[in-house]
Amino acid sequence: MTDTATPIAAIDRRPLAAELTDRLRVLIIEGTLPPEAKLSEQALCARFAVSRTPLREALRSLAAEGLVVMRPGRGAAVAPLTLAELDELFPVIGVLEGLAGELAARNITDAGIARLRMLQAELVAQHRAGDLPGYLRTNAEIHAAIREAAGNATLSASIAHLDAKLRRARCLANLSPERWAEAVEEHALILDALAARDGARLAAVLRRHLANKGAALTRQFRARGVN
Amino acid sequence: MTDTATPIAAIDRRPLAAELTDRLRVLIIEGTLPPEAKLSEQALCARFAVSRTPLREALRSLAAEGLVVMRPGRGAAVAPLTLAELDELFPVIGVLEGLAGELAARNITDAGIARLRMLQAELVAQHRAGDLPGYLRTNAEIHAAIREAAGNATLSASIAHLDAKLRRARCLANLSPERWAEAVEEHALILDALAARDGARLAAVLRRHLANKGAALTRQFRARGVN
DNA sequence: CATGTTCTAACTGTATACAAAATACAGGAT
DNA sequence: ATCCTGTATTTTGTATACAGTTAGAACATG
Repeated sequence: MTDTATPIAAIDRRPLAAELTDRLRVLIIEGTLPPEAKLSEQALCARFAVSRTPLREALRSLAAEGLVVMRPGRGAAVAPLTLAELDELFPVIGVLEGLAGELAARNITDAGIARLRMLQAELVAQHRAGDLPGYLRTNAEIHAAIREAAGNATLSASIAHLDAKLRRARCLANLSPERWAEAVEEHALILDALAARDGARLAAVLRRHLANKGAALTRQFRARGVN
Repeated sequence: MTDTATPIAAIDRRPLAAELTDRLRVLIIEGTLPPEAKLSEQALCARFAVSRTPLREALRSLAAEGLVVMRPGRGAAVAPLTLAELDELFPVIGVLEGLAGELAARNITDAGIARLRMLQAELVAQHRAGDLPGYLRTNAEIHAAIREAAGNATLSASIAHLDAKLRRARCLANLSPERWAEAVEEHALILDALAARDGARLAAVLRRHLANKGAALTRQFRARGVN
């Protein structure tokens, strides 16, 4: 009998709106579409070669995520990036990541800890080598691993939601050498607390980690006279 | 000079999609559209007497909120309500409300505390009178007042987002007399901590308050053999 | 010169039309 | 009787068309 059960390639039949949402999100986060940029439907339709219907649905999704603002009758625009909003953002992500750490400390396996040790070694090496893109990737992987170990999809979704805004800010700023070194040290503390399975300590460390990250970012924006 | 500044009737120029989003949200939260109900575009269009375009945009907004799921090619449906998701929900709202309490303890004015004392008295009276709708309203007002005193719009939005799911669960369940009495007592502790401006204690109390609320709700769903 | 007005062009909000896919159902084969 | 298969119907995904509003420029006016 021929094998008809095993799927070969799983044909990708995503709606255009979903694809547009993802692409626009990247453009906004990476700053190609800067804050306050007007999102003319006509221009975007031409750019992506689609009609207005799926494009509008994509814009509405991004509006629900807070990356786009829609003013009735005046069209959509990339959400502004204000210092006030950044200041608000980091405490919130802080407690959420803190909760993720707390849960992860309870649930993580020895294999999970081993993997994080490996990632931490990578992080240190990349810092020493001055490999910023690699560092950012590993950094994201570490936090993702903690969230995954927490085993709470609702929590992960909430963080991802806010993290989009954070990443946008980070893409528009740049990491100072001092803050970079400090962050690496903080990651060592994170790993320590996790290895000790000390949830309370891990939560506190993560919360402070996020607070410091936020302070560094807002300081930079403020110095640059932004907003 | 004629008075052009004072608005007469504030002409309602909201887009249909926004209105539809709000109405559908209520129908979902209140259980009129129960979990897993298929959301046929045609049927909803007839019901609201609008075309498919604004309706689809509304569905997409609700999908981003997590109240609706969209399966490509198969249409939209009210998001299922699972015990697993409820279990995940309450710890997250707990830390967020906890943070709100922490910030509120720092920022709240004496007038704000006085207002909360009044609301607390109302709450107790409504409990004693067995006025459940009134109680739920006052309860919501209290938590809203705390969030407002926290002065963090991002935090408020995050909580509101998750609270929609919580309210849906609560609408589908019902409050037991024991849990009701317990909740009233917990609210007294909340007010105490806030009046003392003890942020750490308030955060802990709020977190436990949410955890207890969650335990009571999930216990009920479990007993009912749901999900 | 500043202010207000009118007209035009462009754009958004909504409805409808068309194409492709999914579901439902009937008929036939095993 | 059960399962498969082909067809019809319904429904979704996308494009286009139309109406109303907004923004901007040219123009008139105090």
